[in-house]
Amino acid sequence: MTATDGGARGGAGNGGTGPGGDTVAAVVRQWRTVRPDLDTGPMEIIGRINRCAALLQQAEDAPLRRAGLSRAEFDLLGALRRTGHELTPGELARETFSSGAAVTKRLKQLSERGLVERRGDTRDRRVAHLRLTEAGRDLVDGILPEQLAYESAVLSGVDGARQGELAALLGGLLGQLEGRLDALRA
Amino acid sequence: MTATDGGARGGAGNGGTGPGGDTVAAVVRQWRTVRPDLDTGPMEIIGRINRCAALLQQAEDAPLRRAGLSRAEFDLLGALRRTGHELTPGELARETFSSGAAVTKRLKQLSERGLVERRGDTRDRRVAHLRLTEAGRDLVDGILPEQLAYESAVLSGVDGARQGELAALLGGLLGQLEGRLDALRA
DNA sequence: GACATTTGATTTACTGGTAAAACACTTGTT
DNA sequence: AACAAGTGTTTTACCAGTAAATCAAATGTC
Repeated sequence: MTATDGGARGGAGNGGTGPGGDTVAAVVRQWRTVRPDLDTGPMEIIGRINRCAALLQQAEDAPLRRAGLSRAEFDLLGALRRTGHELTPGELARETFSSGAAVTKRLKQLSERGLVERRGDTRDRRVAHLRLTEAGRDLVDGILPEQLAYESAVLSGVDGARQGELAALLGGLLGQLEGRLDALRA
Repeated sequence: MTATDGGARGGAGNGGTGPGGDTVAAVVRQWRTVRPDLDTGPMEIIGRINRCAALLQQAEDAPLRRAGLSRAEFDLLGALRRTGHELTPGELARETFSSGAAVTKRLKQLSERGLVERRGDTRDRRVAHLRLTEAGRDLVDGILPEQLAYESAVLSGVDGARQGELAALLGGLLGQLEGRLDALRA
């Protein structure tokens, strides 16, 4: 949250969102009332991205949890599936944007569940190579279509053309962020 | 993550993003290669939203951490500041979209730090009313402009017109999600 | 007016993540 | 060949959040 407020409106207190639109709009209005001197522009993008992400994640839980997987676990399995080859823990960490320690933990659980297999590198005995087991691969292949269908349904309130625009604009922003963010981290 | 893959590309392995754009585009390409039968459309939106949110949150850490606040703490203080009146723990939980338990914990810390004050309700002795102390208010008012300026800088790679479109499209999506999501939670 | 129900908040037990330290091994230097 | 430095992974200690249980007080019901 934050982004100067992913945190927005619930429902109870002042009775929903009103005509102005989404909850972030309501928050922005509040800020403008108490601090009319500030430029609240950035909130309208960043706040909404955060809030959308939070809601989408909650929503996505449903199909994944049915399969007994957390998001993070599915991401890891997905990385193995989509690259099509073995990955080391370090590579998996980079693929899934998580810390090495987190990957270690997840791998432990997933291999206990028989979804993933380890193989030690023969040259460099520090590194391990991970691959999906048959069961792991089947699981991913079974879930993925459900997941995509569900996501499609979630987005269905926005018409096709707008979806395209949104994807393009987000791609532009993301490209910027990925390129420049490290530099900006002042 | 997930959204069928907020988890994307790092840098090492296959050498960055390539000409195709952001990391999510690269992930989508991988999926299309191994599972050409699937409609990867939703990933382009949901994956990017998740990834943007993750990057933005990392980035936002900077100004807030300087003030010794986590995102969640700032959200809580911000809710008190922008509503302009006292809130109960329950209301704060709704405002910040977090669980009551989480709010209880944060309030404990924030009041220990002297940023927030409690007052018991006289009518209903279960409820408490929270307000910012002078120090809390000053802190929020001091940080907020910095925060907004920082966010502005983060977004500056996208030109003004596109920022407007993006905000509008995200608002539309968010409105849909907020309205319909509970219904969809199958 | 006692008693089940509901509501608001807190506590408890637990989970999953992180940062920093520790390990284990490799690589470069001399 | 020995050893410093570097790299890949795991371990440790810790922290924040959650769900479920608990506590406390209000409210409805008979």
